[in-house]
Amino acid sequence: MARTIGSHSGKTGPRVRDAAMHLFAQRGFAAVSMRQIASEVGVQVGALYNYFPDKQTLLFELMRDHMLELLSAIHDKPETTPSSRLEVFVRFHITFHHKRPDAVFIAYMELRNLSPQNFEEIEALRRRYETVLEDILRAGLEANEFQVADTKITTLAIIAMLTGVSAWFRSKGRLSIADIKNQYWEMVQKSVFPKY
Amino acid sequence: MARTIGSHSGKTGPRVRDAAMHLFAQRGFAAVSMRQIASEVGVQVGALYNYFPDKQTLLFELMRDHMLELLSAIHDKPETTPSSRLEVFVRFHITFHHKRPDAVFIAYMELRNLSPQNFEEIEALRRRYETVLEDILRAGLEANEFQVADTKITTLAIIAMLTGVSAWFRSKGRLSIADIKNQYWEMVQKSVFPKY
DNA sequence: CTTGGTTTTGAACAAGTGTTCAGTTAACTA
DNA sequence: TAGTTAACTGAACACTTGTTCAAAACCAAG
Repeated sequence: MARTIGSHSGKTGPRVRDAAMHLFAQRGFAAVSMRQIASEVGVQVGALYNYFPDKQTLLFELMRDHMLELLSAIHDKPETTPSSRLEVFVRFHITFHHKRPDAVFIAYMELRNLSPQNFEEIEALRRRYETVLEDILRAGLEANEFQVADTKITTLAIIAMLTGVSAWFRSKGRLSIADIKNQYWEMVQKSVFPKY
Repeated sequence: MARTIGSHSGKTGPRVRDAAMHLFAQRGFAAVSMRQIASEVGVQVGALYNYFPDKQTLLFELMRDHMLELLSAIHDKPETTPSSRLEVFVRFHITFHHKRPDAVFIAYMELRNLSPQNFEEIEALRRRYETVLEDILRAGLEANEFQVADTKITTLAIIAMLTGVSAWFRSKGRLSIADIKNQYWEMVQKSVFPKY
């Protein structure tokens, strides 16, 4: 037996994914050609097809892996108070997304470039993530800790607000990521807590 | 003198813009070809170039016109209370964006497909809009009506939250646009008001 | 009905697209 | 070192891309 399947030096695959992630985030899926990705990696176009069957699948895998990482990284603890669960969620979301600006951008911008099947799969993962937050809000509502008119809408509003951070936050700016987390947590907290 | 300049039937131009707006919003600027736009209008590709010099300019004009409409539609009244100014802003933003889902989508998604010059111009318009909200927040802060840690961040957080509505709201859904406005206003209100 | 302009066609341009594959190179095992 | 196979090249495929332009079609005023 010579080389075993998968004994592949294991370098090109990840480098292709990294390059694609970067380029897709920067210029958009449709605006990036396979040749541009190949040239970024330092390889010919044909070589890319050793790592995925087509461009569509490459995009899909990047998005799916990101969503799976996100879902496996969030650890909600239903035994703690809704308020502390919410705080953990808010801080986690900002931290996680801040570390992966490219993946976040792609996950939110390139949905329409997915084939219908792939779209469904990504959407399902996203709904699972939203459910984590909605469960917290529902628990807080039942415990009379929160006051929200509609948990579904509040879920979407909070996630939109938090995800918006990566649209403008740059580490070199006036505020640290810790400042951001504190301020967003305060806003979220006030927006779901009872008025009086 | 025969036909005077601009006496042009005046139909094709707007129809081209409408078709482009729709297609760009649906599939993305880079994924839409000039031929697809032309075919939507029922005309040959070459004819499009009577209405703009190139594809880039078409995108830019769509975005610029949208931003100018937005800016001319918002009427902040600095003589009223910060709280009522904020409420007007929130309700206005949701209404305006709800009526133009395609333009909103393009304005937020296609920034990276603008040439550097065009990008700067659109960004400047966007900053002008953000300033309207930030001025309100600052006024509320000075009047001790609001309690926010940082007006800049709060501005961005609120706009992200509000703009997020058009990402999921469909008129056929469970809630009316009026419900949405009420709920978002309540959330925004609570998030900027003093705790006690 | 002619005249003079605007608007549109239809074809062409060079460059770029995603994808395939026979053939070469290189790395590992025995 | 030899044998085996994974990894990569380089060229080709059939199409699509944005843009240009001479010629035709069209329209309205004189």
